[in-house]
Amino acid sequence: MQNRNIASTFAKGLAVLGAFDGSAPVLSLAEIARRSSLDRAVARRLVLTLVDQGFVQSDGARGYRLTPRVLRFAGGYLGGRQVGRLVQPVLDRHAARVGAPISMAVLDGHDVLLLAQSTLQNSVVTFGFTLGSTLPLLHTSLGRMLLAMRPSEIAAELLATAPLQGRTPEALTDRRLIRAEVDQARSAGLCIARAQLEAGITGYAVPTGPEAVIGLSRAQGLGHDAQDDQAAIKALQLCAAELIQTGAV
Amino acid sequence: MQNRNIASTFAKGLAVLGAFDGSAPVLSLAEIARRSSLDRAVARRLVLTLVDQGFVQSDGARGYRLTPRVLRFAGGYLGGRQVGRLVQPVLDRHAARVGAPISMAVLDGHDVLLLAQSTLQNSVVTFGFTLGSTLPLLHTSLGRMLLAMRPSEIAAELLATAPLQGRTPEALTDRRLIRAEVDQARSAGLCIARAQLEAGITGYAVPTGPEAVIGLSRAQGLGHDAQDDQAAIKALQLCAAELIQTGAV
DNA sequence: TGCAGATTGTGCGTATATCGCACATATGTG
DNA sequence: CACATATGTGCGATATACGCACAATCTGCA
Repeated sequence: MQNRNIASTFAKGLAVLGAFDGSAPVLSLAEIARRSSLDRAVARRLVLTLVDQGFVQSDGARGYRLTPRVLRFAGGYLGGRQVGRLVQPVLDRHAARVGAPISMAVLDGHDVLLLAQSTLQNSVVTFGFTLGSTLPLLHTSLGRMLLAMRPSEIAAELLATAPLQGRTPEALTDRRLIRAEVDQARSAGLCIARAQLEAGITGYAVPTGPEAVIGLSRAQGLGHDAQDDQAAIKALQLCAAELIQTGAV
Repeated sequence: MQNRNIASTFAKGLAVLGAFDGSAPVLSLAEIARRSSLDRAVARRLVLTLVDQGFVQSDGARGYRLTPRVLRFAGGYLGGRQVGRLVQPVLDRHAARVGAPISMAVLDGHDVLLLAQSTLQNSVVTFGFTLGSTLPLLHTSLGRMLLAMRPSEIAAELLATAPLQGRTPEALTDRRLIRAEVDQARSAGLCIARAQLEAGITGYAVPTGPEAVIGLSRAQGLGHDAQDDQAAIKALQLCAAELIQTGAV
């Protein structure tokens, strides 16, 4: 059809693989076909191919689920960038110091995509978000910071098209107000978002390189404590400086 | 060709994606074609498809590298299994108690595939291994434990065919001796491997469910300290018991 | 500088793998 | 029990992927 340099069957297969987005652990053929906008027969053959290759397993009946083998792709990315060796220890060390988990993320499509996440025992805010999971672009400090780092045309385009996914009464629903927040993040070089995604949670983000940001969340005490903000931002900036030094990502 | 229910183009595309295995961050077309055993022209079209879909980016010249978007597949798996919410906190808590990072792994092909890894500030042994990376099956405690958990025909098959990748003078090179270690692991329900992969490092592993194992590594002091072994195994068993309770993986 | 070997870009005829409809069967829902 | 929805699969038509072949480009070495 379109371009002789694009293998459409492969593209469709990737869409099938992408249908397993984590929102449901097990999918039926009909569900897969719907999510990937493919003919059922086509989706079926592609799923069977994935089963044959060991990336998906059938539960005997009409359920299909990813196998751990899909993690190899992530391993290819993370290993190539040496994330485990260079980035993770830095995140862990600063997370321990500041007392909150630190995440690294990039922009991917209309989402914030988590690249790495320091873990921390006894962390009050138990994320539940892991590597490869996504967060809303417009209602997180990470997302707004990422927007601020893009060229203005691209940022404007994303601001206009990304879905509004705020989940709190305080969440901004006017894209112009979000734009103002993004502009402020751009000039300040950091972003603070209060209660946009989870009630009582404040998110902080700073850039680390041209593509990536790091951030942390913490429970908002009674009244905005400027000292808390200061400490969180300072910790992130130190961490970012160290990450930039390593040159990874 | 073979089976009308298998889309060969998609299978080839997956082979191309798998060519990015983390051993080199950036690959040329010729290298990709070689690794995936495909005709150069075919590999090229498949890579261009990956670029079109945003999973690979070209560095302008003749270099191709994965984009973070491939992590979405990992996110689909991890999110579906709720690894971030159910598994990670348990690993972190026990790792902090025992003072060493704990990894969870499954068997995938001829490799140990890392599913999750607790991080720990100030850990002496800095792994460098991350989620999705692989370890040798025959020369790690994790791998031998996984072998011990498989039906004997499958274990025998893997024992005979998996590559010998020991990297120390003490590493076993006789498959029969490794088989004896696996047999012992099966009857004991745990596995200890000394200096098989890294000199001076001892690995410990115990099962957690029918498919997965958890393990940790620590530097071997002078002389085998039975108390250290005891402590490591005990910690892993407690951790495994808790993981089995959660029902994840 | 110049040559040899390797890598890359791509056009094109042909064989065939893929598409997607359509029908039959299975499942499950009120 | 009937209706709605999901699944398995055969098949003809055709879009599509294959892979050779040639040209352009790059890389290293003498």
